[in-house]
Amino acid sequence: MANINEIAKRAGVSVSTVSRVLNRHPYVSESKRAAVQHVIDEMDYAPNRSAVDLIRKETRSIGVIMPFNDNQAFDQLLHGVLNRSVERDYTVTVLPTKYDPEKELSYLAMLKNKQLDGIIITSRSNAWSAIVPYAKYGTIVACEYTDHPEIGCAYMDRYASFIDTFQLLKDKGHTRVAFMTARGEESNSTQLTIKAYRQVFGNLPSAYHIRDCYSIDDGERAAKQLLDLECRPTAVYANGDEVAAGIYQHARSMQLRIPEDLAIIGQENQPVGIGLRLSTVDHQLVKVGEQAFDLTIEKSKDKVEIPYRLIMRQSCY
Amino acid sequence: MANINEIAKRAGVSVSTVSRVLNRHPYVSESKRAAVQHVIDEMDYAPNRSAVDLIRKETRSIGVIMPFNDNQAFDQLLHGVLNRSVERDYTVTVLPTKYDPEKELSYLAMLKNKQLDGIIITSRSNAWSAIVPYAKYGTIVACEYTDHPEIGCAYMDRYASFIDTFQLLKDKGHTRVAFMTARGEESNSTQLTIKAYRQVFGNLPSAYHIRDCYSIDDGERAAKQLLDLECRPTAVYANGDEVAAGIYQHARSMQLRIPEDLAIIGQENQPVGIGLRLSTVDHQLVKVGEQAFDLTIEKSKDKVEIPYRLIMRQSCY
DNA sequence: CTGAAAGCGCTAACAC
DNA sequence: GTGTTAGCGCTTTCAG
Repeated sequence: MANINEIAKRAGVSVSTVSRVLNRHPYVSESKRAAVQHVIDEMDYAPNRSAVDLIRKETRSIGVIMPFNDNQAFDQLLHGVLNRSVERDYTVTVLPTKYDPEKELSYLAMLKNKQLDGIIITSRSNAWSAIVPYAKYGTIVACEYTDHPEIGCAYMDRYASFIDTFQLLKDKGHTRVAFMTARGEESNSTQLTIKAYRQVFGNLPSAYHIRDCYSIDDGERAAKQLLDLECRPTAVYANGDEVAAGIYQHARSMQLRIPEDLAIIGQENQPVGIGLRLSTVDHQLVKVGEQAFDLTIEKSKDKVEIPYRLIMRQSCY
Repeated sequence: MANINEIAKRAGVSVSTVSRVLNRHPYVSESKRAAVQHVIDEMDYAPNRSAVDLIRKETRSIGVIMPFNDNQAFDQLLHGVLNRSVERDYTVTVLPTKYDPEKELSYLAMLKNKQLDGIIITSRSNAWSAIVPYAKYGTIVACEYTDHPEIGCAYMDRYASFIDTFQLLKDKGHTRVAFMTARGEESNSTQLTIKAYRQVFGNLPSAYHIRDCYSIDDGERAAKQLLDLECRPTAVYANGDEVAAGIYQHARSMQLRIPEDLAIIGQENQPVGIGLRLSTVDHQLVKVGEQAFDLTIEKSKDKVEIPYRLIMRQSCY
């Protein structure tokens, strides 16, 4: 396809003038503008984005680091980011890590390569100390709180929401409460859950903490373990509605009544939870994603908290 | 940050040599390679991607056009694409249209701007005649069948799956069968559903076709309409498991037994369907997405069909 | 209002 | 093996 020189030549003007009409600059005579536009249409010309990015030193495109893309929670965050990116005419690239730290770093390097103007981290597998150095190459925004001044944050107060939920369960008279987490001890979210649990209930029987839960299947597995226990829990707080759904399934298959025999609370207000009438803690991830996008393109390092809300349905009231 | 000239100067070599070590070319003496690498590390240098893309005339990045990004079905497709892109070291950009034809065209133009090497269309709002011209600027792959020779296709035989499902229902003795579709008449999928319905049942009572269904709420609305009818359907085929879940909910709230009073079949084998034990037609969208990606980077115009499968659970057996 | 010219940072012949 | 050099396609001073 033609380039800007070709257009200039055919329109009988200089490349600067073509560039001016391309970028809608003022100070171009209507006659030349029309002539140039005519040639552009005729030649079916479109400016080369790489050349433009190269000289402008920005790409108007950001990346979203997410461990999985088949997980409702991360999809909600991505959804929020996309909502805004469309309005602001930015392009967004999905960067799936499967929690591989190397992969994550290689994505961060896209900032250095000037391939991306900014990156939103929905969940990370590297320590902040490994991530922060990349902030000098582009904006980095996290969907969790961190006090590093170089990192913008759009976050929900996970700890408070865990405290709230456990306290709610305790107030209802539950003393044997189990919970699920995704990754092992190293994850921020896992740590906070454990801390909140101890804060509310004191001791944490290790059998009441089931790890590596992501899907319905994981929920069934968790329920199996939990309900085989001598000392069955009377309530569980799942780390997502899909996991909660698995627990619900298994409990029902054992003829347990929900919530009388087992109270269940999930997270993120996902379709399966709505379908099964599960109570849930909605962290409003779509809003978190929208806020993260805004921070990113404003190159802001602010820390913005998004409120969560408890939605009570039949599985625990 | 430094550029390749700077590195060359400091390492006491020419830019070509630096370029060679950057691109792991053979024919570079180990001593120079080491010297260059040392300066690269020292200066924390990384090549500028825009400059590389500009000269190489490719970006190793593709786009995925999708109407919504908060819809399970499209997420499955995207998931498939991402699965492969990670393996092949490609970058993928999400292009949400909300079925705005202008927006869709502007995304297609990214091919012309050389911002994207290829585009996968999961669902479109423009006629093929408007889309095909862009195929000369980059690879276009569709997730539906079309015989345009310029377009690669990774598709499922929707028509056959609809025939199968309706036939199954008919064989079970159902004569009053309703179904849901997403967009109005203009959509390909809607057309096929209607055609298949007529093929199997002959006449289509207009009240049995509910439009604009995407979510659980839409399913509830549909159920409300359907179950208020004089002549209630005895089976429904929903255009997604979320919609099916809404129908299930509403039917249950009216004390109907599933499947005795109302048989329900959904589509896409989504979590909510698993949770509610809904029968479903799984079009294996993740596989479709994977295949679409492969076609795209191979610049193939092949038409590849992905088999679907019926999964029978309690809501219809 | 318009054009000449100097890059942006990199790759790839082509010579040596 | 290595360096020179000519671009890739565009934006943006700087004169005029």
